[in-house]
Amino acid sequence: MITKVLIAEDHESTNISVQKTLEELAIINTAYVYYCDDALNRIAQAVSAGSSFDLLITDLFFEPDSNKQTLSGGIDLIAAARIVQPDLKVLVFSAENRPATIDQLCHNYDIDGFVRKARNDARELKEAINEIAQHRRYFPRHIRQLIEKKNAYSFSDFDITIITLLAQGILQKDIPAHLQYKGIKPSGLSSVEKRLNQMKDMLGFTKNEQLVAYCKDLGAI
Amino acid sequence: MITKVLIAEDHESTNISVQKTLEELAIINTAYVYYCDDALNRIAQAVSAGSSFDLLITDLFFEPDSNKQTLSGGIDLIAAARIVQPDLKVLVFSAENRPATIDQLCHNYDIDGFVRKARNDARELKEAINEIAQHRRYFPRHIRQLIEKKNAYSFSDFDITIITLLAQGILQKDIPAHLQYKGIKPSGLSSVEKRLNQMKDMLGFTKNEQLVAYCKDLGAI
DNA sequence: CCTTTTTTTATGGGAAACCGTAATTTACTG
DNA sequence: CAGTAAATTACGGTTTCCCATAAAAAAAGG
Repeated sequence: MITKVLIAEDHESTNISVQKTLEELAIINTAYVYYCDDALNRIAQAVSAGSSFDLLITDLFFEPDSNKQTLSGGIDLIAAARIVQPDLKVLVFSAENRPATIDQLCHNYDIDGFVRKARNDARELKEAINEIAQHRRYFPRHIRQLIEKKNAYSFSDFDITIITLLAQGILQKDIPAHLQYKGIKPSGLSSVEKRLNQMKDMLGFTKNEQLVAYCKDLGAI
Repeated sequence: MITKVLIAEDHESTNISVQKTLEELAIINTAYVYYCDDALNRIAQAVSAGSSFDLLITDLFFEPDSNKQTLSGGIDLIAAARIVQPDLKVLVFSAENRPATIDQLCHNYDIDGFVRKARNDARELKEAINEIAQHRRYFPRHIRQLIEKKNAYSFSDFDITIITLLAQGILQKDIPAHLQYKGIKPSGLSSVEKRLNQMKDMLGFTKNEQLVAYCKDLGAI
């Protein structure tokens, strides 16, 4: 059963509607914060006081302002929160739609649900909370489809490094030098060319610009 | 005095919090829609019935779905609404933060206010409605600063077309043919090269891959 | 209508990318 | 440790990109 919930969300309007959604689910013991650091403090305080939160609903991106934060965003918050309270359930509520990021949340951070800020997000939020209350995970169909799409072709660290360098304006012929500097092997120009060709073949592309665009869409770079 | 308000916003959660904000301002005669076309219909109906809206609060970006729309977004909606009801006041409530777009809204579409989805957006929304009720315009300080800081480089349709073609894998030397096919002038290869160089100069880039990555980050392509 | 200015297009040389192949190094096996 | 297989790197020819300059076309001004 979920009775005590913490909302971490920098947009006041979104914060309000999440509160309203919780009210409609008859969850009255809620706290809300606008900064990640505040969220972590609240979680730690609640654990110390023996009245820990059942669920954290958090955004991923928090706009920086004059109030300097140690936690840079939702992902950092989740990692930190899991240390002070390993059994805390986490529901991510974000506009994020890059498959790689959502996939990372599922597999590396083991979150309990993801609701994307979109058309029916309030309804999905209610469904998610109900599911999580019954110790089930909640990922809407369109999110699962996004994750599957990511697995269409998975890039290695080597791939990502090369494409990142290209996207930074490094000449292809200069990539070997950068790879050697980073201590990455192989580093030969032919190996770089071979890998780029394999990726383009796999995806039916002909130009590096397509790879950059594709990786940006996926959030891989 | 503002008594009748229409909310056009595709995100259910945001839509809810705008309604709640209006309630708190004791504005009870509200309607809300999730699609642009519905918004225009409502406005037209209200005009016909002699009970027109005082204010339209609209988002800019509406995510496409199976429900095909003739109006492609908030800007189209504003233009269409102004035709059926020229005296309709318009408050844009959007996450948009590109100076060029906001500037365009102010000067070409003559909107009455802009509130950006951000930290204190609910408070700003109330302030904006109060200001507009007194026939004043409302643009928060940080929005005015964004508009002033128009030194940021903004892409033309021509720029976007070229970069989109590159991101689709079209060879640079083949772009003139595509431009001619689309009836876009200029279409010479030198013109394409010139424009690309200008963009790269402006942004301190050296390679087209950087432009593609930059535009992807901006959501321009 | 002609001149001046600006914009667009054409051209050519040099740099980078592309692509196949050969040489070299590394890894694996008996 | 030799021998084979695999991966990596090096090299050369072709295409594309890049960049400077010149020619042509369009726009602006008197």
